[in-house]
Amino acid sequence: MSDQKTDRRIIRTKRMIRDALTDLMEEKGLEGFTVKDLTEKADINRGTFYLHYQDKYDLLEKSENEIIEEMYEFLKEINPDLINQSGLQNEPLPFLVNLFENIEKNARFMKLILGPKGDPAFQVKLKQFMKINFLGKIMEKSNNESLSVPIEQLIAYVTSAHLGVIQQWLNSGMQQSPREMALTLLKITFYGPAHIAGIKKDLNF
Amino acid sequence: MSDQKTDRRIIRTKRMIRDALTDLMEEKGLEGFTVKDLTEKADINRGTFYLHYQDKYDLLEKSENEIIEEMYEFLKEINPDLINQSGLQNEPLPFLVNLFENIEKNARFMKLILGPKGDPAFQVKLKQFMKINFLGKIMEKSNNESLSVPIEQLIAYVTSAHLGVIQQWLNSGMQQSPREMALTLLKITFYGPAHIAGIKKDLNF
DNA sequence: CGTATAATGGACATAACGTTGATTAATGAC
DNA sequence: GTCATTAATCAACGTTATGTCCATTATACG
Repeated sequence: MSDQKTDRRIIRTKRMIRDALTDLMEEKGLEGFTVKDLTEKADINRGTFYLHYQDKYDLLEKSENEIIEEMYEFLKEINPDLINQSGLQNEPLPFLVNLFENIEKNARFMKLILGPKGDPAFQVKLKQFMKINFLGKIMEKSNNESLSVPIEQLIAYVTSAHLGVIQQWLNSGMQQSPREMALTLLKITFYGPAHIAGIKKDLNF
Repeated sequence: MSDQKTDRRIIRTKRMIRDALTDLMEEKGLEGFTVKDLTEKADINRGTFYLHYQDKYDLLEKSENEIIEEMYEFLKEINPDLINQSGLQNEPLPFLVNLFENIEKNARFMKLILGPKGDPAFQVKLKQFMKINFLGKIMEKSNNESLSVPIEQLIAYVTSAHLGVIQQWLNSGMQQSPREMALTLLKITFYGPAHIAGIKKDLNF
């Protein structure tokens, strides 16, 4: 007997459901449609949906997790050192380029899910992903003397900043290449936003 | 006859509904409860709810907008210069302190609505608020020569970073005072995340 | 006190939900 | 190509939530 994961009927059904999900999220946002709408758009029986997912939110979460998983596999492929935590913490560029390439691959869905009608939980997942896989490691290898800010706050600052730029990129039509975006983020993070903006004024702390 | 906005019955009903909203969002998240749950918790008739709000999302949006409005009024009070766009762009500190004080005032609701089960649209509103009222102005007064990054990306970076630190602050029990938080954000933004983390390495762009 | 109106209680039709069982159709293994 | 397996369909079910309605009661305000 065939594996559940390779049965063409299942693959096809799931693909149609997810395509319909993207369409409907684009049209009306996550709360704007019902399971019935979804199965009609996907052109499958409503009961079939419940054969694979518990509800709308279960579908969404599984779709999200697959994307994160996909990103992780892709990252591991390019950077096998990732498992053994050595090296490469010094070289965030390839990580960032990979990240943007992955996002670009799923651009339509990513834009929706990271948008104002998307899923805030996915933002958390994506920040967590960046933290674990590179941003956290980079920020943590600090000379503790100079670190006058709690590490968790610093990480929150950087991961959220990155997420925000990703969102801005998606919403403005992805004009720049993944590499350009990665370089931009590195520049701001290393030189500092104020310096990039050309603000010289000293702060009177 | 009395004004609709000052009738004690209306005030009371709305207050009970919003208290119940906070409770239920805390317990089950926005999608985890129904209007019936809400009105039972608020101890009012279900029909009464529809006298004031169209549905759950209408309630949420109106609650959000009132908070933003409240913040704006508070900011204007402290900084009347805000209307005429002069001065004070150089002094972001009081703006940030005010912001954190306002968030602290509505801490319970803010934590929920900015959390993983909250409303992503509110994040957009809050970033917009920061952009319009101070962060945008600060970032825009750049010497254009040194600005090698599109201004919109820079603003996205900074506003999102600020939002992320606010979220982290709310989720870790608000250990620091509004003033401490404001200073932390200024430090990171002006010196740069990498510098704060003590990373010296030059980038090979 | 008297008027205005907010809130209640009950009912209604409509729609979505999640599940079930019998049936049909497609798949993969041999 | 046959056959056993199982995915998908179809129709139906009870349950629950939705949004609206109206007659009635209770409260607020002048």
